[in-house]
Amino acid sequence: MTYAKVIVDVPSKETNRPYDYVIPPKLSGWVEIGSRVGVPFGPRILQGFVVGLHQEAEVDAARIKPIAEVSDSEPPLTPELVKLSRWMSKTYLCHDITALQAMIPGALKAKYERYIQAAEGVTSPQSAVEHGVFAGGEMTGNGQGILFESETLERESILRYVIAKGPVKTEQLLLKFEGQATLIKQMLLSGQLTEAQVIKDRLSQKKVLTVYPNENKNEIRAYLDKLPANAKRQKDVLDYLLLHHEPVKLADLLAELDLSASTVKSLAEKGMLIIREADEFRNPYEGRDFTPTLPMLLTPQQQIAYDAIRQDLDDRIHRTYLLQGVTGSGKTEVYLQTIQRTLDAGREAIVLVPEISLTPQMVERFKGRFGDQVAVLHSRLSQGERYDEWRKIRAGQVTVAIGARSAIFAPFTKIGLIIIDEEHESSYKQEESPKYHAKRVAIERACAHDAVVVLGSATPSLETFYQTKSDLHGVPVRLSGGEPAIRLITMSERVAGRPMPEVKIVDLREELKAGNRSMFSRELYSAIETRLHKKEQTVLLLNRRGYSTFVMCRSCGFVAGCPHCDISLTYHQRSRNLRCHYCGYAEREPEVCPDCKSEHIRFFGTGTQKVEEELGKLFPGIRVIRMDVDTTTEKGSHEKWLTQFRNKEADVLLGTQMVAKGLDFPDVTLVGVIAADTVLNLPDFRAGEKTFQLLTQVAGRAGRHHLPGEVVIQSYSPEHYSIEHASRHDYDSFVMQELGMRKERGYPPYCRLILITMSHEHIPVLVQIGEALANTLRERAGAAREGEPSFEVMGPVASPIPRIKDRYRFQCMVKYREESAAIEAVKAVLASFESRVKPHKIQISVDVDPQILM
DNA sequence: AGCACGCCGACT
DNA sequence: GTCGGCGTGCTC
Repeated sequence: MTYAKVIVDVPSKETNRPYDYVIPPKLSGWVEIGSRVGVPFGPRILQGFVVGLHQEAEVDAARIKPIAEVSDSEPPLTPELVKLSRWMSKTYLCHDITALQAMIPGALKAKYERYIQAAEGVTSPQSAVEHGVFAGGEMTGNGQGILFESETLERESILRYVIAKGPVKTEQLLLKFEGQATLIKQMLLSGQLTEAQVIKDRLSQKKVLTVYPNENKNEIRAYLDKLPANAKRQKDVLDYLLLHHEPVKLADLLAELDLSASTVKSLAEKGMLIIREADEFRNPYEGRDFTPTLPMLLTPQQQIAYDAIRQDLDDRIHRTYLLQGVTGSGKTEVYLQTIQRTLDAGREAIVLVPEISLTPQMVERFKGRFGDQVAVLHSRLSQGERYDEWRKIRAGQVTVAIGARSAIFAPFTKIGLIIIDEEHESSYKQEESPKYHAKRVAIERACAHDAVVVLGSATPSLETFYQTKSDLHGVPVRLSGGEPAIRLITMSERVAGRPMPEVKIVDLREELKAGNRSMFSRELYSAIETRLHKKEQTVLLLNRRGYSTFVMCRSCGFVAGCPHCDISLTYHQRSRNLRCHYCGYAEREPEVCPDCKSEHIRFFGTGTQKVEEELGKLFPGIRVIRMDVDTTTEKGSHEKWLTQFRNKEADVLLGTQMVAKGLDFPDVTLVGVIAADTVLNLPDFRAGEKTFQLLTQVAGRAGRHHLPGEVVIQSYSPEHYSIEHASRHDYDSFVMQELGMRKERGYPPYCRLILITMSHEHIPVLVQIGEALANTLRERAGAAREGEPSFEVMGPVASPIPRIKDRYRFQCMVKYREESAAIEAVKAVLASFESRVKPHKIQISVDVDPQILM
């Protein structure tokens, strides 16, 4: 007998283990490691993943139930990914099911639906009596005649409804007969009604009604000519079809022309069009031509990088590289050619890019080189589109996957190369469970495939840079010795020897002293003016973080805050209301200060809108494209704005972080940073690093082509080392200084962190549990190794955001070194606290290697 | 996470 | 005397 070990879709501690199931004969051959299955679990059927096949079961054979169904013809996960999920749940302390589900597209996440229908043979209330199942009222011993009567009526009406409607979703039935839940339960118990449960994929293979115009345009024209003058609606439709002459969704057509379906139907009868169900249109890049690009001749530095990586690819050994290349040094071409080498050897490649820089330009370059060998995965795709791209990978129809963080789980089986571009980006860390870092996952996967990992960046994260050394500031990087974990390849020259742009730092304090209260310094003002004259373009960066649009009263200093979270509300111009980013609370924009009734309440935080306004005042007629969350939520809007800017339909591209990454416009010769220190003031030990990275990235947008570039950085703290080093494009000096600071203060990369956050409605409960938890951890730390503790525990302290959704938040920080048993200790201690935590409904979340310390 | 089983207060 | 409150405990 073969048994399957199944992880079921219940993310809780008690069920976080495999359950044994029998594989029934009819499913033999369909159940593999990685299969998605439906299994009976207690009273219901749940989705689960097969993580093992065994000849023997661990429990009494009598208790073991059979697998009910197999969801896919081919398992969505490979054995390698199943194994990886175990590693993830151990490394990041999450449930196995959470790790498994992170690896499949959202479309495959289970949706459970329950349906109620009348018992078999029951076709009317009378027949229910005949079937002898209508005795419930008397059986309960309810002697009250009147109540019995009304209950009978209710039963009849429910039964009639269910019989008429066929299977009804349980929740719908309960909604329809509100307050009759008990009765319905009784009817289920007595057998008049039966309930069935099904597992559905979140994605319904959606068929949509689609209008196909008559192929022959002339027939349409002929009909149009004969149309009576009062048939305006029909005329609208036909005009539309003549103009577009391609299939269109019926719903879209109706909305577009504001008409009812009957008009279209009558045209269908006349043979002018056909309405039928079609698979929803789902190739996001369908019909787009990608200009094929040929490999370019490599510069000497590119060649060195290529040769090193190629050697390991050919030898099929796992290694991790840090490809540190200044902006414009041509990292992408190295990626492309090493990928080519990988494909030539019959292996596959994964390319990760930050979501924000997964621009059409980027996709074009890969599609241009590798054509339909490329699958693209990013959040702008609909769930269905993403599922389709994912299926191409699983089916082996493509060999290159390019995408954001989760693309690291691309279900390839012969991975040769994994590239992580802009490896320093914090978006590679998932902030929800499983709180994995794509970089670590990449290295783990690469080990399993003997694949090469290439981390690319102009401004590598300190953690990565640190690992390219054997020791730094007198501290050995690896306690176990040996060569550095990551090999460093540097590309210090820009392609074609273009110089780095000149960077000027403007001290905004001096501007204020000189009487300039505008947000543009004189320097930046005249630089923009010059560009307008020369018809060159400008990119302006406004760092939104720390600059967000809160509301403050200038009379009394009142700041509008969320009543449920300790955070200020953000002003949204579009809806003219104030919203909380953490809990979604919204209120109307105040006209007077709620506190002192003053009218001097205003929206602070010069958002991009404010900058745009001021630009318009300073330079009448200036054409500005503004890119921020407000203007880029719509699908494809991102692309639209960039195309407009490329076509020189605007003089200035103004935006948040998203304008800093990866864009490449030939006529941009000026980059301005409105305020460089907004990030610096955040309570985050990485603030300096983030600032340096952002400034370096955005400076790299200027002068990438024949025209020389100029960068103006405005700041209130221009002497800060991260700003100074950035202005000189001097990563090495920055990194050494920053590392010195980290070592002194005991921060990564000299240690690693685990952030434990506890939340509860009442502070005293939190203080108590927090202290107890920290102390228990400290005891274990001391006990683990004699002399020096194996890890340190800080806190508990209130979290930087002390309250979210009416729950207070406290946190502890664990500092440890690679080889310590800190994670196991945290896991064990949390398990031992379970009995103290659960009854009080205290929530505890663990973040291993946190990127944000909130 | 559900859902059932199981022991104490407002009703007929 | 019952209905039903939600406190433990289990799910192959």
